[in-house]
Amino acid sequence: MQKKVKCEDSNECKKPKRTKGEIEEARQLKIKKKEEEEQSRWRWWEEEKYEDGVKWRFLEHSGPYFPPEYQPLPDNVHFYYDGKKVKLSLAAEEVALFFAQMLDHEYTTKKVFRENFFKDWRKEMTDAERSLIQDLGKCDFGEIHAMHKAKVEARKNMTKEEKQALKEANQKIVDEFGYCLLDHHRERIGNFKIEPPGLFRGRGEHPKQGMLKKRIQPEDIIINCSKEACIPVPPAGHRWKEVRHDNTVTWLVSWTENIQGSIKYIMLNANSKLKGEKDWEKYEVARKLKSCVDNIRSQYRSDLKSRQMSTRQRAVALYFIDKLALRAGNEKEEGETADTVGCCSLRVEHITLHEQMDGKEYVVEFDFLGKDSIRYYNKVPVIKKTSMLNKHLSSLMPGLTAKVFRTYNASITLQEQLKELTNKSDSVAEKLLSYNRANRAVAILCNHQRAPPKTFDQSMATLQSKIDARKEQLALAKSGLKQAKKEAKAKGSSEFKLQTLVERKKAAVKRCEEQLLKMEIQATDREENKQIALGTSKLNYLDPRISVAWCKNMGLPVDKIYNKSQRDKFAWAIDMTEVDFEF
DNA sequence: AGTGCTACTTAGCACCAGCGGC
DNA sequence: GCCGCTGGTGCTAAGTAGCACT
Repeated sequence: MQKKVKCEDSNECKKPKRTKGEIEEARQLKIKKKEEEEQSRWRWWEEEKYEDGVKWRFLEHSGPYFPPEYQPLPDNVHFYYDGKKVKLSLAAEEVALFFAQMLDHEYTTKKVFRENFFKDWRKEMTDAERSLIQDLGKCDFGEIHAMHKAKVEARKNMTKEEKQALKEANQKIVDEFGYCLLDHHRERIGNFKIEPPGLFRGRGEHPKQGMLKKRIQPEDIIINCSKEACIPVPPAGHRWKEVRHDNTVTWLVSWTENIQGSIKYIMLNANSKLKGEKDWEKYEVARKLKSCVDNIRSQYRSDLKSRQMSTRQRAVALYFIDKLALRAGNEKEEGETADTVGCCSLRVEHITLHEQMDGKEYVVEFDFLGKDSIRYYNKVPVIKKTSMLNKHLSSLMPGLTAKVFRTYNASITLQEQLKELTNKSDSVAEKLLSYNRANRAVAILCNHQRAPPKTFDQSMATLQSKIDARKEQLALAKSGLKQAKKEAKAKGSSEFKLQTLVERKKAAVKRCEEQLLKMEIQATDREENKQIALGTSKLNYLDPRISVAWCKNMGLPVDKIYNKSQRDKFAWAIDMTEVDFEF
């Protein structure tokens, strides 16, 4: 059996999967599809903006997609209480399954999680069940758990055909529910599926972990669309909670979740006009800050010495927000969420002051949990109230709030770092390493962390062994070249065959060196990125025009730094940015 | 000025399709 | 042709901030 690679080289392949013509055809089709996509793309950034507050003029959609109904346990799967078989009511059984599914997770060993779960589970039980089942410790979910594991396994072992059928079914759902019509343009919806019921998993030490997240019914759903539009049809036998026609908001569907009582929304995809325009606007505000940031900085420096305590506090907060890119830190209701803080909600215990530390004077040591319970730890040498702070900021510049500083400092850092780190003469791999390093500087500033990938050590080791192998190969190639040169010299340079051999060997050495360099760069990049997440800043804080301009300057295609969905999201920037763009 | 509500952005993680290497 | 790995995607929690109301 010949290898596929060879197939493409020769036409004498015995069983070619696709002929050259077919391959070419497929390629053409791909190009055509891309062109069509480009053709049909709504170039909203070239259009006039709507009057203030108006988000759309026409909106039509199919409503939300509901998760499947609960399927009762088969007769051979049982739940046991205190060693005795118990047939649960449908409602209680469904919640039991939620817990059983998570049994491998350490969540289910936590006291808070178990207590919350048990309390909410009992609410779903019949009176008889409730009086019987009093102790979670006596519950045996073993068979249910095993059934769940078997199901997961079976799904993994599906045949190609089954997988294909599933994929097609999913595609059908996307086709029906995944798009809406907004002002004559078909737009992709971001999250058109209603969140399925289950047990709430907060982040960090969340006081509500384990509570039952209830199944959402059509009767809980508010639909938002045009008066003139076809109103989405609720599932048979059901009705919507409300249908409204509010074009000052961007959501299509909303409901209230039962854990925090907050509202959830169905909104458009990041590549839509509504999201893109807002994103663009965000970076424009941040750019404006550039022109007045010097003034603002000198003002808060002098405010540090103000006689008014509140002014001094404001100055300190602003200093942290600017210098450390801290989040604003809104007030939160105590006991409702994990105990996390931002700039204005920092408490005394989060800060230690040192007159001297690590050879530096006047060091502030920060140690607190921020958004998503991610630890912020930093030591900074230095020279409460959010709404007040934002009011002050907006008086300094229209549109200025605390979070604009994060956007501003992130974007300006990227721009400066790119300028500092990259040269036009660098290789592609080197340029990309520099780009990632610039991106990394921003991620560190913004404290965007990730858990080191589970397979990190292992995958580094494999990469290292590949590098070692390549090194050996290079040594071999080099000695081969030397040998060839020697022979060529001995036989005289007139020998044409030997000359080409030398050239060939030279090329092999060069290729080898390039590949080695590329892998070494990759290893460096990966190592430096072990605990850093680049995606968040790339997607939310870095003005894409900086990156697009940089690519143009460096002669790199944008798809080296942006994948498909990122290119979609930033289509406006890719289209409008010139080489000389300055943030 | 404080508060609650609403709307929207930002965030990390689980999962899996698809790709390259063998 | 298979298998392991990883980048991309989906999911949904957790933030920010404006506004209406008191």
